[in-house]
Amino acid sequence: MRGCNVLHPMGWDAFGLPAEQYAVQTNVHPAITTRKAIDTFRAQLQRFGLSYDWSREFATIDPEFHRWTQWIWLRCYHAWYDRAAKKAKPVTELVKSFERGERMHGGKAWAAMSAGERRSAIDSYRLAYLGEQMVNWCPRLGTVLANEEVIDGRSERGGYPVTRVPLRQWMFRITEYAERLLEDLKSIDWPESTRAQQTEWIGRSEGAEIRFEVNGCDPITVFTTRPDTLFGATYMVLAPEHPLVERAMALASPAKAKELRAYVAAARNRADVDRQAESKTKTGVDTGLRARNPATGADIPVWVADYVLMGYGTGAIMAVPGHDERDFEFAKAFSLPIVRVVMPRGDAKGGVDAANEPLDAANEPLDAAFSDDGIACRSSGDGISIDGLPTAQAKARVIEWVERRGIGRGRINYKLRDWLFSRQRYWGEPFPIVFDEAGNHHPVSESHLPVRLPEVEDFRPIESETPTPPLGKATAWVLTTAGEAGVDPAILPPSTRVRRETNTMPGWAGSCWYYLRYCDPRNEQRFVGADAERYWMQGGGVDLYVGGAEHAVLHLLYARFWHKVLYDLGEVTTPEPFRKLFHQGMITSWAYSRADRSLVAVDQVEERHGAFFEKGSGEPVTQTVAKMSKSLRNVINPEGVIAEYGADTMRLYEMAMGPLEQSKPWNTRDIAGVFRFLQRVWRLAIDERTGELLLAAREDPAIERTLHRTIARVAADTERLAFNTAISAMIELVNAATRPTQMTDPTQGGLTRSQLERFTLTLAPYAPHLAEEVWSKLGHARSLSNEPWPTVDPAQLVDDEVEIAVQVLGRIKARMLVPSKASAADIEALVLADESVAQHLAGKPVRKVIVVPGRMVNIVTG
RNA sequence: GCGGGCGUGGCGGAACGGCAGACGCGCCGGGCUUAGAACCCGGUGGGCUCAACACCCGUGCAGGUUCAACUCCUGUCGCCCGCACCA
Repeated sequence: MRGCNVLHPMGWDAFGLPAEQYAVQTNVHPAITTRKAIDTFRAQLQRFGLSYDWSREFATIDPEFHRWTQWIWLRCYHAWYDRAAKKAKPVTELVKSFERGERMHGGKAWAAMSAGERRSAIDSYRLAYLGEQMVNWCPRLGTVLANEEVIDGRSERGGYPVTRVPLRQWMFRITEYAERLLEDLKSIDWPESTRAQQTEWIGRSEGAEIRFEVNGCDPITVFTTRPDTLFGATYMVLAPEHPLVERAMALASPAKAKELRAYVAAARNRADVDRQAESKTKTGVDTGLRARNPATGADIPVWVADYVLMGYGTGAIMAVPGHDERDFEFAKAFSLPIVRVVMPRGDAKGGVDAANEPLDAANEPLDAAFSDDGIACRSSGDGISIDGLPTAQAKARVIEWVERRGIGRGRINYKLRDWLFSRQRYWGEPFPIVFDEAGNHHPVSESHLPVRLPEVEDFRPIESETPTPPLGKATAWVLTTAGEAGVDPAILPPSTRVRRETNTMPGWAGSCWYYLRYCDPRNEQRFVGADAERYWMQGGGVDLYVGGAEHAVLHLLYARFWHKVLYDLGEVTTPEPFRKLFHQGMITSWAYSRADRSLVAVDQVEERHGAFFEKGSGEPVTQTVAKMSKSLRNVINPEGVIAEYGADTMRLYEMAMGPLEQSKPWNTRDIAGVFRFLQRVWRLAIDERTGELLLAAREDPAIERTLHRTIARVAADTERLAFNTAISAMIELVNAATRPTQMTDPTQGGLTRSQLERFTLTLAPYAPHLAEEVWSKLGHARSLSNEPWPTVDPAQLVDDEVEIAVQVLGRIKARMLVPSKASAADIEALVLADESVAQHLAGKPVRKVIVVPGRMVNIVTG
């Protein structure tokens, strides 16, 4: 209607855990349950009349779709991140740079490497790589999970405990993109909260890496954001999983080794949930190792404690109890020395004595860690002094010093970890990869995609304490030959016996790029045609993406990452997938809460004299808002509403409830309001007795003006997604134009043909079914969706006269009609000449008159 | 603890720094009806008042900026969401 070509598709993200769990529960194959669920859901959606382009529909489980999901994964497998160029490139270029001698691996030149060494050199660069590391293992779900899928030590889905186990898994090198994922957040029109969540998740922090020498052992490298406190590092801490802990056990006395072993085992066996629950009490064991503080030269103890996490930084810290709360607590608990090396700014009168003679205050014991910025003190040593320097400068100076000494460097660290992409589940995209008998992986060639899931009877997860993919049971599929699997004969002879990868991709895979497929869903040559991609994605990606806020660090981060890889490889033309993101609010429902804030199901509550009581106990309860849930029995079924009131009422009610982004409680009672409005629209247009059109004989100029205003308001409000106020505007118009029921001459009042046509077009995006019906009654054979949006005459938006408020000292004292074109000076003269205004001035002198033309006048008296 | 957001009638909610409460629900009164439903008309923030006029108070609370503050600033309380021993 506004001349834009709109892509409004719908499809189904159908691989993944929820679908598989349902299948396991019902013991029906997920291929069947998902197809059935899709059919049900599609039928439901179609009843809303949402104008989806169903010709573009697909599901992520379609082989024609997941073929390209696998293809994109292969592109990542064949790509590496060139840090110098800050972009992904094909592995072939990496090989060339090795061959040219521009690059070494493990200190070895390409020419000097064996085939195996070359292979592992390249593998260590791939964007999709097989990584051996500690992963989140969820026994209840029977699979490992990505960091983003673990919340407070429990699985995001289901809330089951998660433990850490070492495992070899397919990973994505998303960490290489940390800086760009962070930086480009600034360029997109996304909700502040979501950008903040991604920023926090990426977790950039600036600091330094510093190496500490250790007696009889490899040095320990730590990451710190406060290199300026190096002189205050009085001990060190290793994470229980740190490799040096093993070494410490070997060096320690048998008793000490036993103690260490017990501590490490206890830390490992505790699920992350417990580790957090007991978080505030610090535990740890002295390893017996002694490190040297490179700044002070002092020997300091090395402890192992679970408050240091292996997954962040280097898994080891220099502890500065004077200036870090956690280290302070630990030092207190184990009586380790605490020294002050930073003074609060205000205390350092005239600066701290540079000659290693701190002010008296610097010697006073700290009763709490001082972790703010301040002025360095007691920080002079071998070739460095930062005494008297403010924190920022002190940091820079220390970094300079460690770099000069060759014991460290400035470093930026991120919380973001590489993305674990393997799942030990049946219902996911198979990886297009096989292993030869030596355990080396080889890609399936692109021409042999898709790799289809084998049809199995038994898709149930294998009960096990260790991750075991159920696909392993499909031995006929797993054990095959290179030729059968589709490995390029140039890589492996076709008769080579190979084993297929039995892990599958997580549910996020398909949703990482589905929006691109919508541009060109039937393309058999490419994942998306270049022209279609350019046409629809121009302007910085998907123009408007409406979706829930719960995907902030999952889908929305993963999709950005895939998109950036595709962008680097020249497959798409925009650096970001979604230009504008909008989170719709949740529709909540009423529930009731007891005095202790526990919730009561709606059917357990009765109303008496406007107050609510719990049935049975008779205890008073208060009405509250809660998520819809089966247990509270407050779930609203849209089908029922549509059956009773129709789809237009349903749509209109949801839009009229309030701002789109807000969560709002469903109030069945309120549906009557929009239903009445639609009935009034119908009666305004149609004589209910005859079913004939009902048109006004003459155009009422006031109604005409209101109509222009309504069209303008609806257009503007729709544009800014303020559907609730657009509907209000239409209600106002219809109320103004409605004839009283008892009016004998139906040609009085109402709208003329032209007016009714324009109003019908205005209503159409909101109540399409009703609007189409009225449109056809108006004698049009074709759908109004092809009609242009009605035009607005700007002249009709202004009245000849407007009522303005007259204030005296900010309080409204009178209202006056003035010509709308009157200038500020004219209005001032008119107002001051008015008798009733003069009364309110009560003879006081006028000091100042503020005129806001068309709105109000404020008279300030002396 | 840190980050993001939100507090307006009985309820959902309107309001470029410029007439607080649009619109809807509910409620009250009236019309139509034997009666009810539906429909139509009018009223509806609180106080004061028999009532009207007038006046006063009102956007979580306390201050501030401004001729003017729901809107901007500072502090504070409450609620929701996210993160959380990240060195």
